[in-house]
Amino acid sequence: MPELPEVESIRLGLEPVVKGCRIERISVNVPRMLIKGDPADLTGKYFTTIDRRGKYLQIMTDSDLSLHVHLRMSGTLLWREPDEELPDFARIIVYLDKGKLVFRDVRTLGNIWIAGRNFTPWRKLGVEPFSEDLTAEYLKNKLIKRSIPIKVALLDQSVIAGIGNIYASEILFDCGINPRKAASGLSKPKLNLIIASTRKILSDAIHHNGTTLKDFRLSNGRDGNFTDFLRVYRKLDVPCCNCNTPIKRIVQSQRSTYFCPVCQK
DNA sequence: CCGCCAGCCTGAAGGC
DNA sequence: TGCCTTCAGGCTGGCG
Repeated sequence: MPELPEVESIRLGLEPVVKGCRIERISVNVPRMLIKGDPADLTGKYFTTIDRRGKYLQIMTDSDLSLHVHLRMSGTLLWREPDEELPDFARIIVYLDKGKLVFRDVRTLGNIWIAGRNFTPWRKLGVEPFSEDLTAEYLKNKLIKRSIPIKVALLDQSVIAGIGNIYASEILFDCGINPRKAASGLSKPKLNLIIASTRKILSDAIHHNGTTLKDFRLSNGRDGNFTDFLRVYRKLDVPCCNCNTPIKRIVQSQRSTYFCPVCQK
């Protein structure tokens, strides 16, 4: 579910709410979602800021320990006032002095880690989309020996961190590149187009609080609004907004890809 | 090292 | 109504 814009929208909404809250206790209702650490170690600590790296969140405390979160497919973080009831599918609840931070996750694929500030739950993440380190030169070197299509490369978190299945299709439509094009064969000008579209689509999506298809909610319970601005994702047979050609769906690496066969040659 | 694919889970939706 | 299949925003581990 949540890709970079959704995770960033959660971060922006949640940070001012949880900052300064004291952790009373943590209830882990689905034990396998906790990968590392002991929740009891966070008791008495205060939340400070929230960082994001790719699709990972790190909720910092006034100690060295942090709460690291990955929402996977159907997770979200919700805020509840002390007198408010828990939502359905509340898998992990952080009871705070001023309210509750709830990890809601229908499919229970999400994970948390309780570990030091410098702990990284990811194996390897590529550059951030908005970092100046993301250049055509960087992509060229990363993709030179890859036989995969560009759509699959955009999903590879060790290339660029944060792009998921919705935005990979939207980005390639925006820059008019066919998702089946070999990643290694793209010229630097084409790579620069991809970089520009990546930044444009992701920042627009953040501006609209992300995309809600099914499970995603902002921390205040509301839906993301970028859903209304999707141009190809889940638009099978819908006329292309540029040329009226029906949007096509193909499967790449076991995931759906949507594109316009005319605009994306 | 690279690419492929099953597996992890639950619930909604569609076909019969 | 109910049963079965398919599909879903992500990532890991094992295999060739």
